[in-house]
Amino acid sequence: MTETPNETPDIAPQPERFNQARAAQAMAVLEDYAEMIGDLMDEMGEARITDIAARMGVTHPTATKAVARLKREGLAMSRPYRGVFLTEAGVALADRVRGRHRTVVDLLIAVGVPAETAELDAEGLEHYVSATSLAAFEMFLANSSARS
Amino acid sequence: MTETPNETPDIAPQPERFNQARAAQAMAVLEDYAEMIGDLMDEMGEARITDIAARMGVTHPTATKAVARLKREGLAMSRPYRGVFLTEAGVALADRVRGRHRTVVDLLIAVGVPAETAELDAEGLEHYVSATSLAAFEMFLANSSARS
DNA sequence: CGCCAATTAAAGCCTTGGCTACACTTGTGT
DNA sequence: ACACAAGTGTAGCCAAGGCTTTAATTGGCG
Repeated sequence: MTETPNETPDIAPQPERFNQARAAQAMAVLEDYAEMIGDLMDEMGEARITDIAARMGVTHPTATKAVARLKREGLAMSRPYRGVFLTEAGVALADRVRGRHRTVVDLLIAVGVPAETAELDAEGLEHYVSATSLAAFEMFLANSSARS
Repeated sequence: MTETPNETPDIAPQPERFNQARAAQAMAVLEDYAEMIGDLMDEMGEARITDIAARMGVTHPTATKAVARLKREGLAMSRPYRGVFLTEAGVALADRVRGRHRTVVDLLIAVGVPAETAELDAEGLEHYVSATSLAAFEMFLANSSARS
């Protein structure tokens, strides 16, 4: 089964890519919540569970669970009935996510995607853009804006 | 606390984007499996659970469950201990996914992402590219290749 | 023909991320 | 001072998508 005599195109499993995509997916929700908490802290000085839930479009228990996971991962802190705060790592993650989001939106717009669609799609896309691709995006944007 | 007297920048929940991203995520696995089954049928004449599992990098029970879900969604058919086959809808989905995958890879390469990274990232990205963005990608690719 | 390996299926568990329903703080306003 | 509304927390449910383990079926080979 290992050789390829003539027929039997052998299965050739290259599951790495899928595993990578699955790993990215595991981070995606965390990233969204971290970014959201960062936004709320900037805008309102604190992040309340209710506000997080409202912005994310989920119920508070769901937001609570997500925050619990953030805490478990060392990205956030909170005490009962008090607001939620990001740790240093959480802030770093939020900043990184925000920057990446902007780059993705800008790239989409640069290749001709309408701004509104770019925003919507970026929300899903951003979590799957590798550092390598992100760097390429930035270079592309720098060049195309310089060339204009 | 509900009104906005002067302060309180009001929460402004726009959860639509997140809901959209979550919906896309629900389809993602289905799309991957449909595409994979299509590939296997093209290459080997049939799609067996074991091969699907190997390619996707999961165990067979997981592949079986995924196929069950495909059947539930009317995208595939199978009889016990026989291979898996796509329905018409399944074939259409697989084709659509394949085309979209190629477009995404091509676009990534066109903006300077290394081919190998483009392939990897596309696996995660493709499920979140809307029809609007996809059309924009194709137009961009047509223009840039013509311009070269 | 009968046995055994490979394949498939079935059952049961885990985590994630949704949800509803219900309990408990908080703190504000009479 | 206390009641009540808003905010939070907790418990329990569900589906998806992983997993391992165990059972059943197929089919090829001696």
